[in-house]
Amino acid sequence: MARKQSAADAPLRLDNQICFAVYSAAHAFNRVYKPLLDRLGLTYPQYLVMLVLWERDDVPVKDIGERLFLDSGTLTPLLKRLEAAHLVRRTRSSEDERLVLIALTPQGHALKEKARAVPQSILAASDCSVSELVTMKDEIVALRDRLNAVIGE
Amino acid sequence: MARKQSAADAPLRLDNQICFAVYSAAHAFNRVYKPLLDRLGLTYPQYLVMLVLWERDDVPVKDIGERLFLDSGTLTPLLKRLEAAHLVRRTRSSEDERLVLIALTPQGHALKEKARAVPQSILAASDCSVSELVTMKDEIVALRDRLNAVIGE
DNA sequence: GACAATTAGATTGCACGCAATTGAAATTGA
DNA sequence: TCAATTTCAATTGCGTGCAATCTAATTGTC
Repeated sequence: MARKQSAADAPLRLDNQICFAVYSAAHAFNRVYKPLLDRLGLTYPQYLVMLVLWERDDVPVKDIGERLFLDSGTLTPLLKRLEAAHLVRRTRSSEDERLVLIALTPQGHALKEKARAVPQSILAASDCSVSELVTMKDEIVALRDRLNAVIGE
Repeated sequence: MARKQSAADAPLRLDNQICFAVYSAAHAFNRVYKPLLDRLGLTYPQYLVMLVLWERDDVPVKDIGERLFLDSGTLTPLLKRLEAAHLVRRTRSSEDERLVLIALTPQGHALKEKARAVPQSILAASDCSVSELVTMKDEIVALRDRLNAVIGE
């Protein structure tokens, strides 16, 4: 008896936690992205916001939040920093005064071209085939969506 | 031409980013853990530190950091909060005065029993078989380790 | 044994995340 | 119609993460 860990402790062992695998992988991604995004003058969450806006801009803060699963407490100051960097403009909608519409500036649009180098570097860093990554991505997204479904009871 | 997105934009599309899948899954986990950990009086990163200590305590801050991929800038204040909650004690090693050893208090040890309910709830929330989760975990850990390998050049 | 290099942890500053609250604007419903 | 409710964004407060810097302690080299 008295092995280094009892079998009853297995569910509490760090290396058995999928949440920690995901948590630590997210940080690893962040560290790989950092030097790439420094060249664009963006943080990782700011890069995600720019990805959303490069797909479609002139959208309310709320839409960005739903896309990224972030709320105004995170987005409002982040968007103000992007505005200070002259990448976006924030304007109240005239149709619905509650909405703040986020639009790209010319510089914001232009940054997309510089950003095209980023995914390539990440693919190389992951040292993995595209199809393997797509499969993993889909599995992780499915897990995330099941977790998010639980939160809404 | 002019489909809703050009094929050249695929690498920059949010839904094609594995990093965002991981990032958003980590936040989803955090939100599912929150109510469970509130009952233990822990945040999620504090829970991770406790998992490490429940495996082995009386270890230097550095060891905890290597295990969780966190540095002293994160751990020092976090450990001080755990100390303030009477879950750990921080003492300088007499053998090497540079080391601060983290030991569990009786309350810290006792909390492990209350924590056993957590992994069960998470498993239920993930709505997934254990073997599927183990496979995913191993794949994500392998990806994380490849990413971390790139960081050290 | 002196001294440069290294190591461990603490500190500072900045940027998230998120809960909770606030206030303005729009929607609803009796 | 107009009071109650809902929606959206902003704000506040707290706890991470992490880069950069600092101090004290230890190690390596001569």
